[in-house]
Amino acid sequence: MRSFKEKVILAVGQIPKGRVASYGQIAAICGNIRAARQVGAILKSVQDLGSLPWWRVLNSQGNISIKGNFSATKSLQKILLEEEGVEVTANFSIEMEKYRWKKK
DNA sequence: GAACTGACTTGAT
DNA sequence: AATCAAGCCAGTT
Repeated sequence: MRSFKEKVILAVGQIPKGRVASYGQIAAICGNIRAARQVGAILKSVQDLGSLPWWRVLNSQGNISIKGNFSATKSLQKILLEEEGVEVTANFSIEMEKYRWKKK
């Protein structure tokens, strides 16, 4: 039985470049939208910056919701998204309807 | 194995 | 629009 954690990692890995998904969306793909919190917790613990596009995951409002407003991680996420062509406003908000990932 | 934790979401103030 | 409160549940301790 594959753990929820593994499913999350796989799902996040499927997000194409230049698109974003919400924690809830990832959780839904993994079988349980209510486990959205775990998605964040997992991304935090994985620390696999090279192979896992964790920065393409945002909250349902289309915002970066990392704990702590001025954390280096939060700033990094903004930069990484912009590198892919996703517009991120100064207050870390994103146009979800425009960039939301639609799984085939 | 019980208790604690939280990078979420939603609905009510 | 901005805050608050309460569900929810896998991972961690």
